[in-house]
Amino acid sequence: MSWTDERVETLKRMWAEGQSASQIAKELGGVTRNAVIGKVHRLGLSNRNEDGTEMPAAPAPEAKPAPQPAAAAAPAPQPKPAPEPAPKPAPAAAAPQAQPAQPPQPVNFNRRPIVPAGQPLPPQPSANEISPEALASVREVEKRARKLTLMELTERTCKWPIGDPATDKFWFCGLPSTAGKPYCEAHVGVAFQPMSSRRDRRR
DNA sequence: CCCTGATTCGC
DNA sequence: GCGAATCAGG
Repeated sequence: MSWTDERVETLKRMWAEGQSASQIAKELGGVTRNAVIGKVHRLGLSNRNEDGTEMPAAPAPEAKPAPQPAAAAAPAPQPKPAPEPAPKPAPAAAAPQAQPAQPPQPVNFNRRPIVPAGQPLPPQPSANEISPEALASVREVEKRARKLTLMELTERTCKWPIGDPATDKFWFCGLPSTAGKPYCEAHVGVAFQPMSSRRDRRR
């Protein structure tokens, strides 16, 4: 395979979109990610940084969840879910149809969940506010989601559901997930909210 | 271990 | 110019 204008064009486009070298290589076919990276450098479009443009436009959405919820006294119940953590969006590649009539946004941190009693619910990422940053990051990420189907999910792809399961406008994020976790960086940010910092007297 | 991009250097 | 091997990092 050679770098035809067309292939280079695809490379540029995808790279600009923030696709990883491996994904681009896979798309082009006949080349390895090394080839892609090498070409990217030769084209001089590796680090397009100078005009102060943000660099975190790449697939590295360093989502900054909400690390400072003044958990002073409380030992920040950093969600250390064992095998299968099932936060709010209960996507789980096994049962994607938990809440049928759910609108596009899987992040339905609304309605206080029907909690049994005044249980000191754990890390429950329920009715709290996701940091604007994390939310923005999520929106960004979801635009470039790989839109995988249930069967395409692997142990290391983000399993965050996007869209309405009742329609064909539904898919899974699919971006590389964080080691061990079921979601990508951005989605982990909204999925595992430590605790509410919101005096939910909301009503 | 999985994955990223960055660099080197023989071809 | 090309890209495998290697490096450095998450």
